[in-house]
Amino acid sequence: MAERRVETDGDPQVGGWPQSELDDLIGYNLKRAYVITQADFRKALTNDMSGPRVFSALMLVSDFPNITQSELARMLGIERSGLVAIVDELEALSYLQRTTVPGDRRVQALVATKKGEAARQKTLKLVQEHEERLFAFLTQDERDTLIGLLRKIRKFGTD
Amino acid sequence: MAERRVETDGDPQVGGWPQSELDDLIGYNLKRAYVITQADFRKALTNDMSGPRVFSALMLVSDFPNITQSELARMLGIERSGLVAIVDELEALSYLQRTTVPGDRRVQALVATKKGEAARQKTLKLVQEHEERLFAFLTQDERDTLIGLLRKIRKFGTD
DNA sequence: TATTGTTATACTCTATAACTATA
DNA sequence: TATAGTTATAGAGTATAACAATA
Repeated sequence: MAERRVETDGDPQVGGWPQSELDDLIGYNLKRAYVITQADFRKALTNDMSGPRVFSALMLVSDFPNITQSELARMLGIERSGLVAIVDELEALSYLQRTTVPGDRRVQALVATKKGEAARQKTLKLVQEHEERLFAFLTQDERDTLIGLLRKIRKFGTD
Repeated sequence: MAERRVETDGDPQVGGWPQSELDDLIGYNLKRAYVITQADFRKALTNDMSGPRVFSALMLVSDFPNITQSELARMLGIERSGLVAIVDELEALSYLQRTTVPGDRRVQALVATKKGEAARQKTLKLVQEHEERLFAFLTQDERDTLIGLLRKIRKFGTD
């Protein structure tokens, strides 16, 4: 059996890592943490929404009324084409409406319905409880630090 | 600790965030940072390997000679079934060999070839340079902190 | 010409279930 | 019965390219 233990000395790290130089790469650790969080998140979404990205879209439509699909796609960091199915789903759930904009008939401004706003609040609470439970082992300071660093990657990492 | 502070009404965060309560969720920030890193990573992999996970598998096979596919899958956090294509690819590249184990003919122990070891070293260097470039805006302290927090999620987040 | 929303298409990553050959 | 590797399949999530309507 393969068992090798790399000595971690007085290294302020967790759980006997690193076992491999892989464990010293930000990208690898980012992916592993993302996969875990994402899987747990999905279980927390007992709602009618199919996945996290639908929730994210609803949040932004609610926070930015009359946002266009192009703007929303840019904010979410995805392509316009990928957004269509998401908006379709939210519209089918009656959580938002595509509305025409006077002056530019190409644009479809998105507006959350009352039902959508209610779902947003309920789901956000669900998600916040999910994070509270999943990240219970992190102090508030650690969470703030983590979020700050991840935001930095979002801000500076996009060329 | 040496964090650059952009004051947005007392909030020690970066870049005018949060714009939405979405920006205060760890899961969302994790995903956004992951997508950015992953896309850049993929561009850095000018190698013959098809993607990041193939690289990760090669790293672990190299670090843990004679590891079984089940053990490797567990270390990577994926299912055994998903590993087959990865090992197939590495074997087709002559980067590793499936070897039989005396005593248990079900098991296929994985061993990296010399060619595989060379590819490992070359690609690891490529990836490290990629991270150095992509995360140039993070201090070494910040990177260590980030990796430590992400490892904690990997350790404690898997129930 | 450029942009918005859209469709079609393909690719990556992952999971589940069932099979086979061993144990 | 249980385990290791495998196959088949499906489902998210994403990107690229092309199109129609409109600017």
